[in-house]
Amino acid sequence: MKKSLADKIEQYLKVLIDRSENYEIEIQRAELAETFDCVPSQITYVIGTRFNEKCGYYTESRRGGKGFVRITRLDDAEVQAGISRREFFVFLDQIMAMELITENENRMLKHLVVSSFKQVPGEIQNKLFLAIKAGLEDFVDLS
Amino acid sequence: MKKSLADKIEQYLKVLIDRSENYEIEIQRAELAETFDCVPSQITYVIGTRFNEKCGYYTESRRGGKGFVRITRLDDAEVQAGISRREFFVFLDQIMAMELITENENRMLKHLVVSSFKQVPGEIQNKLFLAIKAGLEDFVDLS
DNA sequence: TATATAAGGTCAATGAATGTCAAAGGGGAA
DNA sequence: TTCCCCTTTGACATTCATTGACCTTATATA
Repeated sequence: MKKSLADKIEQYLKVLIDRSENYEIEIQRAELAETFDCVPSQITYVIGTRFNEKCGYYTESRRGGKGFVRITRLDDAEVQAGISRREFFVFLDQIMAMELITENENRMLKHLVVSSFKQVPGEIQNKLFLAIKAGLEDFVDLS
Repeated sequence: MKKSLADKIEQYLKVLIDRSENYEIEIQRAELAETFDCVPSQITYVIGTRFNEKCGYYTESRRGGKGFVRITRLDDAEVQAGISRREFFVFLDQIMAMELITENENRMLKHLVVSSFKQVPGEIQNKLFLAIKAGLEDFVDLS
């Protein structure tokens, strides 16, 4: 794969995180931009597309003097713990209230989840709830 | 039989895959089109007809600068999972034709299945397909 | 406290790739 | 010959990356 600049910056940051103590690094946006000879907003772009929560990262930042960007990789527990059935149902009700899905779709999904998940090991269930939630968010975006 | 251009491109790509490390190659659509002196969408056509999941291949791609198309030859287990999924999709299309679910519900379920099931071990996927199918039959009965 | 300086954030424009779709072309079987 | 199905083509759509002008916020200093 021909690596784009964004790919290279991504890789660079991931190496830094791997080598870090707590899977957490702090960078200076402008300085990193200098290193890669690009505009600072390029760094923002990489962080926004490759290090967002969906990708299993959490970021904080501060502006002004002594500013920084901190990137934290969520550990497996945080990423994979997922959400409970109750939380998932609440989510369904919410997006129904927002008219992103119909009442029938809401009922259908609940029914499927209840009737099908008995066959799935417990630890995978919550992961699936989370994945389905993400998939739904995706789907209603597209619609 | 006379070989069409599509056949030649297919053969060319399969040689590349055979020679590759992990049965996986990456190409640039426009570049390959140039090589064969054809329009880029011809490449898309070859990939769509000769390197789809039914044929035992999986493809990914990225648009924009430094974009690419990646073709992976699936192993037997992956092919099996793909078959059960296709059967499930056919089932969805059938009950949509019977107007038991809407077109939107059909699309939604397919989307959820592809986006969520990556996280689930192969053996469980088949069970889930059957369970969801049963759950759906149940649900449309109630409605 | 007021002002200057030093960060990071936002957004829209542009360019570079792939995707989609419908129409036209061509070859083989009946 | 005719018809059907697979190919081939091209116009247009969508997505991703890159850049730069301008905005917001925090700190340092007079």
